[in-house]
Amino acid sequence: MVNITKDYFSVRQICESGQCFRLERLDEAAVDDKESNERHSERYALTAFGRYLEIEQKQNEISFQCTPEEFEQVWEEYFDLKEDYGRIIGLIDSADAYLLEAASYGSGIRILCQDLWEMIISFIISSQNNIKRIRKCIDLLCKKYGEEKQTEAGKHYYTFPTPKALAAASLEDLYACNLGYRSKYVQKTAQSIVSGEVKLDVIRKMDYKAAMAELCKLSGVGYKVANCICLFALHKTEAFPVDTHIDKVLREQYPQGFPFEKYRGYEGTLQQYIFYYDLGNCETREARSQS
DNA sequence: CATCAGGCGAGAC
DNA sequence: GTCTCGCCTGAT
Repeated sequence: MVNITKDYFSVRQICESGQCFRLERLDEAAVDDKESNERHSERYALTAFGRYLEIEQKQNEISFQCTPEEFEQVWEEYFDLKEDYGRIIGLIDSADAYLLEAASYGSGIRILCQDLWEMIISFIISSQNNIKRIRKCIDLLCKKYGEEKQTEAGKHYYTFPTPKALAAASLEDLYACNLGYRSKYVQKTAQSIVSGEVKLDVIRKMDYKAAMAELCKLSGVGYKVANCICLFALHKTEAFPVDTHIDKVLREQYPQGFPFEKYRGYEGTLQQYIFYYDLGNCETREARSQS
């Protein structure tokens, strides 16, 4: 068990921000109970890099259920704990009310350092899809093609499938995982990696521009998906993925163009604040229209 | 019934 | 190079 105190860190916001599809809330019911919220803590489970980690957070106190060695070697980097997000938020133009509000709303978000292969497949699946179904697809893929493991506490979990496992999958079986027309992209991409046509280790050493070009060689990976992979796996924080949400916000809030030149190297971090804020606004609208 | 969800690939021009 | 269209599937 590792306990830390950290500001600008919210597991809930990281979970909801849709950059990681294998981080899930364990105590959904308790969180919804507003009466017990005064001293409540939230519990989450994460599967990444072949490991399973449970996390508990109460305000700015977070406990990771792992050894100090594992925390230092794996999770500290994974959650980007050495970066000062307060400083990044401080860079925002004080005249930009929208961006300030978005950053304030999602101030606990961090740009995770996730596995390259997992992000490639995850974001191929994300295209023209919603977060709930993306999670379901990935869950099915892991159960069907991942390796079953269990923790010392006896908790069973599935690792993310290897390129080899997915390259060998039939289109029929991939459709059964609810991937739809993305099935052929996943199969082709897995085959490109297994054949060595595109090399993950080489991409890891590339700069942003070169990595983008290489990733775009993969089937199902276009400019938007490649940017997501650069941001969430390669930690290229200059990557600025433009999806339907971001496109809408840029048109509505920045008709003269987003001031990228003010935020060199932090474009992707700001993109996440904007995305998460707009996602939240959409959900609020839906909730209102239902009542 | 149509439209949309963190787009992409293929084909037309 | 830019534009258009079709695409699995579930939710609204």
